[in-house]
Amino acid sequence: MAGRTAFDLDADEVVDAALALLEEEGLDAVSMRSVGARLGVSPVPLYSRVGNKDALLEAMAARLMAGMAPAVDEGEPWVDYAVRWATAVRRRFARTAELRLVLGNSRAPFVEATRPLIDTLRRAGFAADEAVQACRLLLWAVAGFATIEGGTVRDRPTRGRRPGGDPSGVSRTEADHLFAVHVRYVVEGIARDHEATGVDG
Amino acid sequence: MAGRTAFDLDADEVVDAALALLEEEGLDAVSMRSVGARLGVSPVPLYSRVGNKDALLEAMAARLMAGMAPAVDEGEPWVDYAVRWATAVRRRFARTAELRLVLGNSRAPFVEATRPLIDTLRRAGFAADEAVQACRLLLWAVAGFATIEGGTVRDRPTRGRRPGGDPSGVSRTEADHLFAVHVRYVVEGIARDHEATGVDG
DNA sequence: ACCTGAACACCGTTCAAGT
DNA sequence: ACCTGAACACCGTTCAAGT
Repeated sequence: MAGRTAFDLDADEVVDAALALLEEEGLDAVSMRSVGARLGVSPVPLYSRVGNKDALLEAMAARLMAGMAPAVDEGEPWVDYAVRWATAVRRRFARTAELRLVLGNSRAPFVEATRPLIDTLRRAGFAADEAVQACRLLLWAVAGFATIEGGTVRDRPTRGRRPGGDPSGVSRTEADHLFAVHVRYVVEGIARDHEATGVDG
Repeated sequence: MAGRTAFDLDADEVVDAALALLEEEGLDAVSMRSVGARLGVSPVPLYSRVGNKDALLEAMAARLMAGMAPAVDEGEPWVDYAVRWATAVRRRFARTAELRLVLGNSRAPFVEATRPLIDTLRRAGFAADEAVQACRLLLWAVAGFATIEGGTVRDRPTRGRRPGGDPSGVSRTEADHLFAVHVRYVVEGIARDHEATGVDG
């Protein structure tokens, strides 16, 4: 088991190492060299496993976002599930403060997370395109919020930014409140538009 | 006038050069070396003018966002102004596709843009904290939207991303529609909450 | 075949040396 | 005083050389 070399090594292990580095030392510490070093390998073999650095970042994002959507309760009203879904997505973002940087690369992981919400809306009587639009709205709202939030509540020093010096920064509880209101507005809007169109059935 | 050296050179000129580089070649082309070179100067003098690269990015963001808020019409209902304001903020973002990266650094420019909206809400009878919350909601909603939008509608190749290959990507007109609905939901939500509290007067 | 070390063309930042 | 060139400690990526 100590006989591990670069010859066995798959993409998952590379992503594991990169995520460990992200968690322990932040995104700046994730480089092809540092990931290789953590695996006891030169940077070169990583290219055959994950492509290049952009692709590695995408794979990290995909792993962090996998299974993001909460399970659907059977008789749960769609409004409740939508709020739970939005909250879960936001929380997954919050877990990794610097994810907003990872995020720049692909939104594919979000699409996967979207399916259970779409299904729930369809079961609630939304037309296909109506459900897609509602889901997109909520996804963009939450992802956007989380992205901004990630920038506002920064915990890594970045040299010379004194805490509380940014007047647009909000506290954790203010952000929580802002998020709750925001999601409520969007969900209520979706509900009202839905009622206005689907009076039959 | 050809006798320009590094000895006269102020922060504004540095920011000018950096923005020109941003517009012409993208954010990756903006480095302390490249900005210096465009000014015919070594990278060293830039440090006494703008601090460091983070500070330069902040200054660029501030310049791009300056005067972002549209002028207030006298008798205009606050709802109309709020929508105009949101639209203007979004447009300012869209102008610089990679601004979302510049954005990571400071939200101070947004705070400045916020004032006319706050004033309009106050004149419409919003309490101080109510106006601040409404404004924050709209700001976060729009900034978040624009950030995601900037990542989705990418025009720079980034090696190996085929156009239309990202299923979460939406077309320009879809994004426009999404934005309009999103802003409407938030503004309507603000209006309803306001009516619910401020029945007197 | 698939690794490693060295190399290329870059970074941000600092420092000794010049004028 | 304030510049420049060189340096330091990094990048992502590629390539010749080794096994």
